Amino acid sequence: MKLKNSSNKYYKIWEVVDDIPYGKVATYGQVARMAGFPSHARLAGYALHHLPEGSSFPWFRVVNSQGRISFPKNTPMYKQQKKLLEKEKIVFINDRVDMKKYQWKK
DNA sequence: AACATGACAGGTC
DNA sequence: CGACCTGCCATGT
Repeated sequence: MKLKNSSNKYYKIWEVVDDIPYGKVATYGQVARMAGFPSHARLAGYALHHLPEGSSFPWFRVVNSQGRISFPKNTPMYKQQKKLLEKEKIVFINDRVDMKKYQWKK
């Protein structure tokens, strides 16, 4: 992965993601805004896709604006993320989490 | 440089 | 609720 000059840009995003507390979730757009890149939700998604190796970031606490997991249903990643979230007492209803209840507010 | 793609979001119809 | 469309931006070919 390219983390030489772009690492700075992604760093803020990873930093924000790392701040999401247990049992809470944040949206890609929210993470981007908090990192200082308003309306750059895609960048957040891209940054997560290219996480540093061996990183133990709570990437699974990031879902899309609809409270849905941004992976096609029934893919390994989808299941893994859902499992990790449920382990934090987050409840899924129709493959979606209640953002009113679980969205992280800072 | 041009074009396509992607772990997005907000709006319209 | 779904099907599009538009704005965004980094990457890869």
